Amino acid sequence: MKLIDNANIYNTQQNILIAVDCIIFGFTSNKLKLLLFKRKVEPAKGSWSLIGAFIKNNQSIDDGAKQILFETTGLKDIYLEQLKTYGEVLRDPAQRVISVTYYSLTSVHEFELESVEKYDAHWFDLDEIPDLIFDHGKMVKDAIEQLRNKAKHQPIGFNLLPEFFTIPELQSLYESIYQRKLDSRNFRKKILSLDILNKTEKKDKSGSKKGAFLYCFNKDKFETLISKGVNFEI
Amino acid sequence: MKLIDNANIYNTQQNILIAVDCIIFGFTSNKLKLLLFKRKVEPAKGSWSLIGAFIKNNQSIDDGAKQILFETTGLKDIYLEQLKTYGEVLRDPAQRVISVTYYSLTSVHEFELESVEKYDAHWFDLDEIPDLIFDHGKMVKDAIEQLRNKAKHQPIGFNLLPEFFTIPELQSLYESIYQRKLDSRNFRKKILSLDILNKTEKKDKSGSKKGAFLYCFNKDKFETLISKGVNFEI
DNA sequence: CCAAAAGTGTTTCCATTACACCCATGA
DNA sequence: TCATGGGTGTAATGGAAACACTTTTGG
Repeated sequence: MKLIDNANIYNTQQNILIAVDCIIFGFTSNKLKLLLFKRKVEPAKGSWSLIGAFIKNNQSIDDGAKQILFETTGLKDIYLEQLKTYGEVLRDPAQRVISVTYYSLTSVHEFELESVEKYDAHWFDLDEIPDLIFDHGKMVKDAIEQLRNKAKHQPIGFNLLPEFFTIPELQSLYESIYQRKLDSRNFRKKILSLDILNKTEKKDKSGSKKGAFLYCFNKDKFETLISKGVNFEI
Repeated sequence: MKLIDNANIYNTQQNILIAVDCIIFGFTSNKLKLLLFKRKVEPAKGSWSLIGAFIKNNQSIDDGAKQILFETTGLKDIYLEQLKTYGEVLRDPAQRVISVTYYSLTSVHEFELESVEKYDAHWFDLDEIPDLIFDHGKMVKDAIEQLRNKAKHQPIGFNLLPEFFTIPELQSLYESIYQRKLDSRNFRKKILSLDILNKTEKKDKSGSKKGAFLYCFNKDKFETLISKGVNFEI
């Protein structure tokens, strides 16, 4: 039995909790990874799970998602989008909980690959995702699908890569989202035709002996482009 | 003060209500309409609003949406899809309520145009939507956008039209979704190339003196098509 | 007989795809 | 010098868009 002292103007008998869960994709070493946590509470304590938390009474759901992302990765102001709300009655066996999911794409620097381990978290390759609690497996599946769809209408790579990046890097990002190889000539043609990249004179030689030119992203042109609506099918 | 007697295993202090709101589009007389209700409770009693209800403790959110749709229109088993969840802290000035929205497309028969008036509801033309309570206007805007996107990847018309319909009828449905005129030759070509329509020998003469052939929709071929993934850009 | 909507084909254009070789360089 | 990944152009294909006239028939 529990006392609740807030106003209940609508006078409902509703007793449902609401949580957010975040599906966080990270791009590193030319691979797409997923961030998972070892759950710290019963039921299913110790199992792999998405990052989640209950919404606070004075916090919007968007802010709840941002906060949990920040607390667990240190990342702010990144591409974070609502995915779907999961509301089956028995999805959480302990108690009725409705979960609003968000997904996010971020670049993962080398040190972040390790640093999350402190939180009992781990970056998994997409093809090595372990069994997840409740309906979290379904959430991940839906998020991947959504990500692919999204990629068709927005050049998502730009929220994801470091300030300077090479075309082959961008290509391998798209390849890991789509899970297939792309033709480098066609990819380059398409990307450059959007006219949202600025070429620099510098080269990144970490990927090859010849080195690849570094580009950066022209924010103004990019804004114009998405406001007009892009078609970005690759 | 209120006593809640359900288990609170997670021991949160959360006090947030959760509701569904439905954005119901109806197609009739070659126009797309939106179903709105006069709100019956304070605050904003008497204002126009979407159809909504609080989720019951033992009801999934999908079922909650289906139920409210059935109760207010008598329609079952129709295209009903989750749109987005709205969770700003102050979106409902009375109490913290998070709303999961669903949208739906249905054909509206003549008698239904009138019959909803009993419930203090009304079908509005899309360009005559009145001011709505809270963030419902935003919900409608988002739903229209989603509807257009959806129409590009699924032949949505089939959940919407009566069993027998003419090609010009189908075309005007798409025209009202996209809010622009389509070329009748190209439209017909595209629709028929999908090979999901069965032509009948009957004609509907309500739209013209010549009359247009009635088609019905081949359910088997349709299922095959969406399972393979359709591109339906018009 | 005529107004009003239904029905029909062809051409143009553009975007996507497929495809193969040279370049630069560190080891 | 050679292995490795970076960088480039062109031809073929297919789908979308543009476009105008004939047919039917109730009034």
